[in-house]
Amino acid sequence: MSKEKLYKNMPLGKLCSMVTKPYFGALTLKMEHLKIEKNFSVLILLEENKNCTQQYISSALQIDKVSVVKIIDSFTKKGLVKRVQNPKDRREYFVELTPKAHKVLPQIHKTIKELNDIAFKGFTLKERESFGKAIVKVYHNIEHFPSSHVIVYKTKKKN
Amino acid sequence: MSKEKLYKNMPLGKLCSMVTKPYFGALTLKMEHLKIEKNFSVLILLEENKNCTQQYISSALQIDKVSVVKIIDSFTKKGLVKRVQNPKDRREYFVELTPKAHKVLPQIHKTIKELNDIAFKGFTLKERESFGKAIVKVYHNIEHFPSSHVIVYKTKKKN
DNA sequence: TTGAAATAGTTAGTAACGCTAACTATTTAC
DNA sequence: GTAAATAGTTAGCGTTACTAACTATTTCAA
Repeated sequence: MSKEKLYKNMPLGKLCSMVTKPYFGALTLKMEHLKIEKNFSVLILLEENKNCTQQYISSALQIDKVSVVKIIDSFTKKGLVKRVQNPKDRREYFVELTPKAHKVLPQIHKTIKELNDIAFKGFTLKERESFGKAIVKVYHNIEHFPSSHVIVYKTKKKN
Repeated sequence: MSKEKLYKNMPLGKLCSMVTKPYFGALTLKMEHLKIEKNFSVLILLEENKNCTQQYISSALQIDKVSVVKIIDSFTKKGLVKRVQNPKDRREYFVELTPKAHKVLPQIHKTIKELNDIAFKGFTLKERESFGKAIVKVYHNIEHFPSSHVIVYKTKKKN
């Protein structure tokens, strides 16, 4: 059976998860030397936004707040971020990138670009842009679905 | 920050996982009455292919073979499939749908169509088809990435 | 103004998942 | 005819995201 036919009736979520798995697997592998492994999206979010609270990270990236605590703990331990209490609202902590993080971010962007170039092999630039816009649009169409909880996560390969 | 800008530099895998989560959450919720909850993709694969072995399911849907055992066990318990040993190679078992499964599959397709209709709201038919083709193409571009192992799974909400 | 409700963040414990490793049964190949 | 490969299974493990309960702080309304 042709691959296209094979996935024709599959749930959209299945197709997405089938992309997620090898993509993150390769990303983790390529980033091994940085000792970061995962949650690159959090670093990228922090790079592009001042005054990110954990709450903001949680809602922007759809990561539950307990997990955000652990991610920020782990990045803190690695010297990539620090928590800075907001003096105007002392419940909040702004999560800020350290110079070390700013130093590695270009490598992260470069690696993501490399992976995307492979992922979009055979696409025109226009097709590639359309796809990017489309997947964000799909996400916004469904982000507020009434929902059971679904876990989507990544672990590093054991050696 | 605009949503489009927000996700502009995110890894493709992150965008996909952000779609996967609410999609499967909603699918599970809508299917609650069928008592199936997950792995619909396996039933769909079985519907469209005769003589599926567990090995075939594993490679077609990128589910590791141990998990396939558990999924087929669970579907067997629910009366949706049965294992039939291949007389020509007695190591293999063909996984076959029961009449009960054939009875519920139209409902599964209907629900997937409903979800997709919401997910693709604002898309022309052409855009929708392009997206479907594109994501399969992306998958094939990256399915053989050298990779760390990445787990992507779904659980039912606890009550 | 004060006390209840809401919010940000944290900790502890749990269930589900996909993994590795080791195994049986069977077939293939030299 | 024996070694290697393959399909499937079992057991056990590490990781994850969840819920629930908690502290600290702020908001808001009686």
